[in-house]
Amino acid sequence: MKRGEATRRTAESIRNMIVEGRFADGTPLRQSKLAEELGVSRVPLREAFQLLEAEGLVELRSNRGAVVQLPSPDEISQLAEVRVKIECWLLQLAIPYANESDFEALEGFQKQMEVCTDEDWSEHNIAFHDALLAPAGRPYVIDHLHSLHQRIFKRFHLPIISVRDREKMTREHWEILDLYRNRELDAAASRLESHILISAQPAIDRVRAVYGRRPV
Amino acid sequence: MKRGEATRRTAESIRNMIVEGRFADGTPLRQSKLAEELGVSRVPLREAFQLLEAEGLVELRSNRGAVVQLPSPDEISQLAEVRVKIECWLLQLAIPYANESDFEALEGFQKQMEVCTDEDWSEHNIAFHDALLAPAGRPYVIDHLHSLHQRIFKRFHLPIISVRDREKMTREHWEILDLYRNRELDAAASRLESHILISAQPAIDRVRAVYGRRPV
DNA sequence: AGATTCAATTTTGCATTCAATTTTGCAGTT
DNA sequence: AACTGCAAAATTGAATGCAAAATTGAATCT
Repeated sequence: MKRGEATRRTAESIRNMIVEGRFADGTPLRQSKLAEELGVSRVPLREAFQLLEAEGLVELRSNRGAVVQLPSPDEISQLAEVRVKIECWLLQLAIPYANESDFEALEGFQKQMEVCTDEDWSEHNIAFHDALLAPAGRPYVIDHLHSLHQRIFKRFHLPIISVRDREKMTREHWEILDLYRNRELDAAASRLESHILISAQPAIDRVRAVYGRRPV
Repeated sequence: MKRGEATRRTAESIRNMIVEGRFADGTPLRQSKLAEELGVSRVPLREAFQLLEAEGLVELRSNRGAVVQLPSPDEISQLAEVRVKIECWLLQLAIPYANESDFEALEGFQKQMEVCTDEDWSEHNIAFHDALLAPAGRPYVIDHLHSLHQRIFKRFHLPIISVRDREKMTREHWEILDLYRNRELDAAASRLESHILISAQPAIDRVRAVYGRRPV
């Protein structure tokens, strides 16, 4: 799971630089210069490039190094649509199989989420969504959703989610859970759809803010 | 797009070893040994590991190297289901926007596919599917489908697709194209669904053949 | 002036070397 | 015999060096 320490730190630094809009789209990232600037050698730097490529933040070309690939607002919103389609499908599959202990587990996640720190909020949120979909019996689809979620959110560590937004999300979770308990397939799916689209909006706004802007 | 030559070759070699069932699930891949065996140094080997990790064939752990992670039949079939959901959704979005020139382009791809070599068949196949979905105006969703397709198929380079299968696929494409032209949304989607599920079957069979088998 | 060729410079990719971390094997003890 | 502690071996992670490829720029030609 964990990576080489230098590689990890380096990837994070470059990720931050990119999502802060420090580079224009297509800027080549020179190895020696960046390595010196970040105080590491070129080997972990190149490995960091590969991580960032998997995240879609840079593109690697043979003998030509890494160039910045800024995410676009359209990309984020289209991926959010994909997430909607998959999660709503799984939700409708899951509801008929959900039993009382599933409901209790979901309530437990909700209560934890209401008292956790901002740091942990995101992963508790994911745990709730996972638990909603788990009865569908499609663990690999849930794994796939995780990678989709990362692609939507993790590229720009959204600063700190506002208390207002947290409360709103939590309220929506409770609403979805109610419909889920009553096995109202369509209503639950529809509620989940708008929940996902709304939650993606901050990421879209953030990308729009840096996309196409001149680098500092 | 392209990678360092040694890195690329090394990744391909290891990928082949894994998909041929040479290692049991969880086998650690030792750097020095493999590097010597493949005639490269450890730097491109480690970079190859990262590529394979992105493909889901190995898992990397800090200071503990790479361990083999065999795909399971369930994973392949569940990812194929995801592909069905996304493609059918896009298809229904696309049909209302498709025009005469889209139809002609699709016919062109079909005719090319009937005469191309086995080597090129897969990418022509992808081009046809892309063209079906393109009018939906969701390029990033199509990109996402590409990565899904790779995860389903590219991990085991299926040896050579049989002439029988090729003909079957081509026939199904023509059928889908007919319904597409007549703008029969549900029928086209339903035909596409079974087409995708059927086409994933060889990959599933292949994985089932090596999964859980003792390494040679 | 604009395009083209070719050498100088820059930059990447890989091998080698060095350092840090983990695992292994063996005493010694209970 | 099983468990703990510690040192040696094995293994990974990172830095440096060097050859190959690409980029740059100046000189030449049209």
